[in-house]
Parts: sequence; C-alpha cells; structure tokens
Amino acid sequence: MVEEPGPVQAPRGTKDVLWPESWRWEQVVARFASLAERFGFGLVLNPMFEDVRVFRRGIGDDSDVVGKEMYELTDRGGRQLALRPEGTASVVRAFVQHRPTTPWRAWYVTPAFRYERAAAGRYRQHHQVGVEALGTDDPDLDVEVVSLAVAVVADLGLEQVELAVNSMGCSECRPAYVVLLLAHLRARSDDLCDEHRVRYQVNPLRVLDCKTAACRDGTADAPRLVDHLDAACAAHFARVLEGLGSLGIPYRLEPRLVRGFDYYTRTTFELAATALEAAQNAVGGGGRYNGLVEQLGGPPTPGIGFGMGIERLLLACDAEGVLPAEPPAPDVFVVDLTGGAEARDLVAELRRAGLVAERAYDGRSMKAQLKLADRSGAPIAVLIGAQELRAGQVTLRQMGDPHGGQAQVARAQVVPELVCRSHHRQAAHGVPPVTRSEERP
RNA sequence: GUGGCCGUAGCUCAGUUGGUUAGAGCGCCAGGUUGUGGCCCUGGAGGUCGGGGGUUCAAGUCCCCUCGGUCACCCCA
Repeated sequence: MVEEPGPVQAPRGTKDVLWPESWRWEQVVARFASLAERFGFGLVLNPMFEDVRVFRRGIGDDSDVVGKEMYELTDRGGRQLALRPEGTASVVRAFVQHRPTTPWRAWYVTPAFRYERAAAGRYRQHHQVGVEALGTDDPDLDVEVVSLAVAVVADLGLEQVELAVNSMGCSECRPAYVVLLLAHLRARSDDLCDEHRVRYQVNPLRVLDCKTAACRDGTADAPRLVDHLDAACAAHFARVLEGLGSLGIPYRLEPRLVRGFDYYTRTTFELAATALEAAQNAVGGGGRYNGLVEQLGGPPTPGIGFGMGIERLLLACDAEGVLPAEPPAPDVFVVDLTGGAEARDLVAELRRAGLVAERAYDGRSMKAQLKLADRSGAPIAVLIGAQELRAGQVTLRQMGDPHGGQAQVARAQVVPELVCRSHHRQAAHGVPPVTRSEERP
C-alpha cells in the first residue's frame, strides 16, 4: 500500500475549530448549559459510540440516518458498534440502564456523526447541544422544552428564527390517518414529483415534507394529521399550543412538519434560521417520543427533547451579525527589555493574583514587544528596562491612550496596583469585581 | 449517493489566444527611531499554482483521474 505524499488533512466533512472561533463555541455551550440548568436539566455524558442496536431500534431502521448515514464499525472483540448519529437514543439508553427517578431531565453536548455529502452547515461530524426529559406526558413539559429551545436562540441574540410545531399523533391514531393519506396520494400520484410518484408508499408522511412544487401541489388538499388526532392527542396538542400562546412564544402551526426519526409521537417542532440562505437552515428540532424507552427495553415511559446544531447556530449568528468572536483581552502585557527573567517572574505573580497576564518571548525589541502588547488588547503594559531594574520600579503604560500616559510604580507594588485597576475596570464595565466590600459605606 | 461550479502565499484575490525567474493587497518579520504600540516609509521571509497522470518544444492555463470546498437534490443539526 503506497501512501499519498504530502500533508494529511482533516477528513471530508470535518473541521478544526481554532481560537478565536473556538471562543464562540465556548459561549454557545456555556450559555446553553446555564439556561438548561435554570430549567432544571442536569448534564449527562454518554459514550460517543454505542451498540448499533441502540440506534436501529431507537431511530428506526428505515430512516435515512440509520439506513445510509451511520458510521458503523466492528471492534477487535467483534462487537457491532456505531458512532452516535444524534443524541436522544444514547440518553434514553442510559435512562433504561440506570433508571433514575422521574421526571428525569438531562442536557448534553456531543459530536454527532453522519456519513453524508458535506456542504456548508452540513458536516460528517457536527456537534449538538440538547435536552431530554423523561417520565411525564404532561403537555406543560412540552411547553417548557420548546420555550427552552426558543430561549437559547434568543440568548445568543438571534432574532430571525421561526418556530414550527406539529403533532404526530400516537400509535393509536396515526395508522388510521396514514390510510387516509395513502388513499389521497394514490389518487393524486400523477401530480407528485418523480421520486414520490413511485415511492410514496414507503413513507407517505415524508411526501408531505417534500419541497418540490409538484408534491406541494399534489398534497395541497391532502388530509391533515392534526385534523385526525384522537381525543387524547388532540387535547394534549391543544394544551401545548395554549401554553405557547400564554408564554407569548410565536409559533407557526405546520401540519406538514415531518421529522426524520421514527420515534416521534405527539408534539414535534423545528427551529429554522430564516437569515440563512442555504437549505441547511434548521438550527434545532425535537419532539416527544412516548414509545422510545420501551423500544430500548425499558418500562413504558414518555419523553420529550430536542437537539440544536452548534455549527448551524453559529452560521445563523454570522448571518445576523451577532455573537462575534471577541475573546477578552489580557489584563496586562509585560514588556521586558532586560532579557526576559523579569517578565517570567512578574507574569507568574500576576497570574497567581488572578490576572490574565501576557508577555513576549525571544528577547524581541521594545518596538516589537509593544506592538504585541497593542495587538493583545491589554489596557496596560508593564515596561521593565535597565532603568526600572536599577531603581526597583516598573513603568505602567496606558495602552489605547493616544497620549500614552505612563506612571512609575515600585516593583513591590505592581501586583496589588494592577489587581486594583483591574477591579475598577470591571466595575466600570458592569462586571462585579471579586471583592466589593470596600464599596459599602 | 447523483448533478453543477470552484481549488494560485497565512487571508482575500489577479494571472491575456498555453510562452522566460508566478504577482497584488492585507497579515507576518526586520529596519527607519541603540527605551515606546497604532499612522507612514523601506526592505525581507513566505508558493509541491490541491494531488497524480496525460497532450505539447513549452501547462497555473488544455484533457483524464483523484482529494477538498461549495450549490442544488436528498436528508437533517
């Protein structure tokens, strides 16, 4: 086997996220964690690969994700494994295995792997944050879960996001509806798009979701699932919509919304970023899955959850010009003209005192070091030259000040002085300093 | 997985009907200023022209394959 020469690059559909772009990822995860925990969800960590049956039984063998997009592998012990293509099935598997007391609310952040043609906003390894809530069918919980998803996008600063909701019914009422739908599709099959004209029986619900003009037309007067829910599902859905209305959450009732996983029952929803031009504008989606726990070998247990794609959330932020990469600047930059030992010791002291301290290396010229200090964004530079060293002092230089204000400070006073200045600056920016007892008269 | 478009410096891009040592801006490094950043000036480093094969006296340019990106379909985050 002869290897290709030249550098090796990240596999197709994967990417490296470098600083400062990765700072935005930290923001998304931190803000999501904060909100989810405010809603009572606790972090759950799952393996990135599972027994392949977790996904076959959970998501459904006929779904595209399981049928043709899974990364499957056999390990050295002959186990049939798969990289997780989404989050829910693994979390539910963990629920069945550990049986935490219900209602059990868990949030997660995880990579997800799907073998598909890569494009903007569509990766072979993407990343999701999400939640799952198991143990109650109360429609008020549906409202909480949807409102959490809406709160997350709002917290990022996104405004152009639309919420679509639907009800998929349940195993009682959906089959009867599918019969009605099939009858309609059979009668109108000539009007459907090329693919669905011959394949509408395979997954009739999916035809409703088809974007082609033909299928749109051919299903315009098709029976709607929301009109054929049984009494219990209809009451549940009505309560969900009432709750959304009561909380002032705008939504669009979307009877054609059909999601790709087989486990959904009753409430389903999707968040679409309308600022995104590309087809990949779904930033999140989820719904209820009242039969999933049983399918994975647990007791009958209702559940609901959603997942959101970090890459797509960030693309949407780009499109709306929110959440720019603005990692905080260091508190101080140490410029040392005496060989570097002074900088070495001072940054160590400053960091022990809790400040973010930077410095230059390789004995660069003062001009070069100040240039780095400027670029770092640090508000203050500490200058240490031969004069300062002799006098036991340092020079504090105000960066960003066109007049370049400078002051001499005794070497022994540098750390407390800079800690003090840092606290004042944070207070001025509305960030509570670590200690503020001195502000009480 | 199917079809279209695109791959030239770290980034954004020029590069004529194939024709000498492949360019610009920004960024980076150094100097102008033997202790002062941003602005300016000068200089410098940096390129397997995505990779491989072919056509040709000659390929960044044409052809084939391949890898990657991207758009549509599909599917979804």
